[in-house]
Amino acid sequence: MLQRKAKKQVTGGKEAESSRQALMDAGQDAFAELGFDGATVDKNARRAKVNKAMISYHFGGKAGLYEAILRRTFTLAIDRLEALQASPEPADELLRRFIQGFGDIVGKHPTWPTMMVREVLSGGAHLDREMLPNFLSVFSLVREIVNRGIREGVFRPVNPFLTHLSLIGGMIFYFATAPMRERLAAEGMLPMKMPEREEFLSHMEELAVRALAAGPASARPAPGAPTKSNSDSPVTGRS
Amino acid sequence: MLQRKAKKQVTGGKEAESSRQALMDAGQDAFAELGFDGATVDKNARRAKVNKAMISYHFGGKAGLYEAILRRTFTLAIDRLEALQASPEPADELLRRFIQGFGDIVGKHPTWPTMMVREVLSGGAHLDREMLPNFLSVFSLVREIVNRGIREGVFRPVNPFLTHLSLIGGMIFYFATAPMRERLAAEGMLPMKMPEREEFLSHMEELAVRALAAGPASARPAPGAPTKSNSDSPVTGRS
DNA sequence: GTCTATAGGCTGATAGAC
DNA sequence: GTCTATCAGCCTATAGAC
Repeated sequence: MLQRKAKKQVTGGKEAESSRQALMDAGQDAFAELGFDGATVDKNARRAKVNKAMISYHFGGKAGLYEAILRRTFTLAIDRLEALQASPEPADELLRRFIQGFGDIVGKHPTWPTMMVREVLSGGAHLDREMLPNFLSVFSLVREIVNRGIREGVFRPVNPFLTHLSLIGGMIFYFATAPMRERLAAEGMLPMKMPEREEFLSHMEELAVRALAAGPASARPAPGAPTKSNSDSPVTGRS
Repeated sequence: MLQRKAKKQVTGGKEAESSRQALMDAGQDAFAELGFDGATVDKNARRAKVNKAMISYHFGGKAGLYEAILRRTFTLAIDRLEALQASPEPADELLRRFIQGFGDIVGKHPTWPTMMVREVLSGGAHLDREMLPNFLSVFSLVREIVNRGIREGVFRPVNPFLTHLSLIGGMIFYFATAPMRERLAAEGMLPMKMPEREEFLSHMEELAVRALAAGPASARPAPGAPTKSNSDSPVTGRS
């Protein structure tokens, strides 16, 4: 297992940063920005203002540091979001809360989505079988909410898994592409104002709830009307 | 250590383009799977069954190969999608066609979305100023369609840029995460059947058109009703 | 155009002093 | 726990034979 945390307490996040913490904070940014292979232990240690030998000492190497960062972030997300599952609110309100909660986490850890995306793109190359359930539990929450909404009659009978993918995808993509938008804006190639995080989250809420709302179809129904592909509701995932 | 390889089937260097082409095909997969830093020229050349010195010869180095692949893909996407812009169809139909067209491209080049996402995550580190306009033209198409839909009254007055982000994000994310889903399915951790590409595209069509449809709000309007953030329509992009 | 051999740089890891 | 010095391996690129 991993070595237990040093005696430094990690409460609210003031100073008193152990070198362990500093390495994880710097590593989170570095891995997000450059990927596992692109980030080097040397620059990473320098960014954390810690000797690079400390990476092997504390984490057993570069891979261990990476894994520790992943683990920390999962814990955070699970703590923040999993309470929703037991909430008695109607499903559409839950969905709004999920989106806002997701935004909260990102507000505190802006590089989290990027790191997650990179991990997913590689097929979870750095996620061992022990950590996979954590990964799934965060990302299956949307499915559960959607399923509940369908049962409650608040949502139309969409495919929960596809809904999960498109919603999570839209959000993660938005946050993970912030560096690109900033570059484009800096080069004067994005003539519109950049949206604030809050604005995006509100937009996403509206988009999601409207897209899922039960009731008549849109103003102009699909010409080819693909009415056969929305029938996955019995599958609730793990339950 | 060296196993002697049977002489290349190439009959006297007639296929000047073939090694070039093979390197690009292999490189597209390798860069998508492992990223620019993770993919090595050596393995890449081996995958393409071409001598690795050919990479420098044809492309001037690893970075040149990468850039050539990006350029090729942009060309492809522009050819396939930009015709939509001049089409007289109503906006919601255009949006459906965009989604299907996007799916077509991915069907032919499955690793394209992954490579794009990686590029975007790095802030476009490998996109020089010459290639940025290509990048933007592909991705601004959604904005144009949304703007048109708003003018036509088919769509409600959403923020086109945010819509663009969430739609493109949802799609790219879906395709780029295929490796991850395959791994999870292989480990038996995804109890539901994996959706087919066609099914996802239909889902996305419905989601998008419904979410944007003009008309009354959803069954349960938002408690906090964020009715102030939808006002970006005048900005049409570059024109 | 293709291939071999090699140069030269950078990376991650660690032994051992403090 | 921290730091310096060092090493072995891998990586990209290229000179030069064919």
